[in-house]
Amino acid sequence: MKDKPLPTRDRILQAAGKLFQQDGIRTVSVDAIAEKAGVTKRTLYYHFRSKDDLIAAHLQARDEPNLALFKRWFNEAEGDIAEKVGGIFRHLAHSARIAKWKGCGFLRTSVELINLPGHPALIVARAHKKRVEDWLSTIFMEAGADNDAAPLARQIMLLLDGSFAVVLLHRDPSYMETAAEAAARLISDRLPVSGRLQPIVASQTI
Amino acid sequence: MKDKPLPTRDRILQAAGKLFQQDGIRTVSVDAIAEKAGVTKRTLYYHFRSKDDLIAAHLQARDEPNLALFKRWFNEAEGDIAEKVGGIFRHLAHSARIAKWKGCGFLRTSVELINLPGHPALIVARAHKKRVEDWLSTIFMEAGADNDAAPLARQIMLLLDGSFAVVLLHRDPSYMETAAEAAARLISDRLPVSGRLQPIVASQTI
DNA sequence: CAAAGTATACCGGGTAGTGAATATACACAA
DNA sequence: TTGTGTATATTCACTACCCGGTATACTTTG
Repeated sequence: MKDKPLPTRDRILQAAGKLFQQDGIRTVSVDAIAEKAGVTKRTLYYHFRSKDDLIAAHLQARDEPNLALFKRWFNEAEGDIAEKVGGIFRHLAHSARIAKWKGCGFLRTSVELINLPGHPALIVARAHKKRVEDWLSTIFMEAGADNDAAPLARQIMLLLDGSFAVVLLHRDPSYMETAAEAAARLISDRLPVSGRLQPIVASQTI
Repeated sequence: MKDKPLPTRDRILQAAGKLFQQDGIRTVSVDAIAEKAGVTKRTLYYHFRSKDDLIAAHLQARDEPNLALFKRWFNEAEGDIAEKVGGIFRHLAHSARIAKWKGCGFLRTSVELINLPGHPALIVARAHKKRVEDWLSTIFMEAGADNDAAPLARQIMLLLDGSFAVVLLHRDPSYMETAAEAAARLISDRLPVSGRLQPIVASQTI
């Protein structure tokens, strides 16, 4: 589409993103990232202080778009809240069916950096997951779950991240539909009136 | 206790186990394992064809004891099936509260070897998780869940592996109690008579 | 000119894996 | 009992390579 020449820093981030997603963090060398970005290693180190910095910056760059995607999937799905949350799982299952899918980069980071407890990328990853959880919690709260909203959001997160882990291992996206079903049960158990969302815009179907 | 001199191969396996668990697979060098086992690297390569072989052997060695632990935690817990499954999560939470806890080695392997789809260790890891799932499925089946047994077992696995992933990231074991509560809801939703386990031996109720 | 950005070439250290020789244990013959 | 052959088990020293990071000098651009 638009081949806007994209600033060097962003080209590096983009190259790093593709490689990290595909092959993991530790196996991807700085040299490989620099080459993929069409830049020498020295240039990369001009824009990022270290590989660790680059990793954190990479996750930071993924934070917002990732959350936005979840919101879109939720909003575009039809039905009550249980079904709208199910929409997230269904879209995830769809993604997982393409060969290149490699699970959740934020969770994977916590595994790859397991021996570096204070790593800056871990802080970014935790913040991201918390944002998603808080967003879910808000939704349940607005739907009248009251005191159940927070624990319910946590349970959905467990199913969500569980899906990432299990599907990454077994390479069987149908687990995500199983997760969607579990989420639906947990949600409709605790939401009043089967939790149909109040019309936000104008014409929400009644 | 008993300082039986333990065959070399097992000493290597044990050393590898500790290091892999603590620091991950990729970051631990063969040299480090050999040193920890009190053995030269060359003798390590006498007992294992490659590091990849060693990884697979390590997971294989953990398969049986790990499952046995789950079974013990389940059996020792009091109450109906929901509570007995909850016992697994509670024991897990207890483990996770000690500093050295590092999540599930089987799941972590699938992350660390993400760019080696055919790696033998992945096959071992998948088989292990399947064994756990099948064991749960059998339990639910015997409790009368019928057609719901298999999907229910998968949902418990999602919560279980989700717990591993989430707690590893956030370092907050209370998620495991949230998972236990979700599991209890999903189970008692689908088990008849609140799912108290029938005596297995003679008197199976018809 | 000065600052930002890029290129070449390099360093010290760590990696998985190997070659060749040696040590140990045990079977069997004298 | 002693000597010898053989398979198992172990060691030391080594290769060939890859990694994150850097010193220095050059080029572009306001």
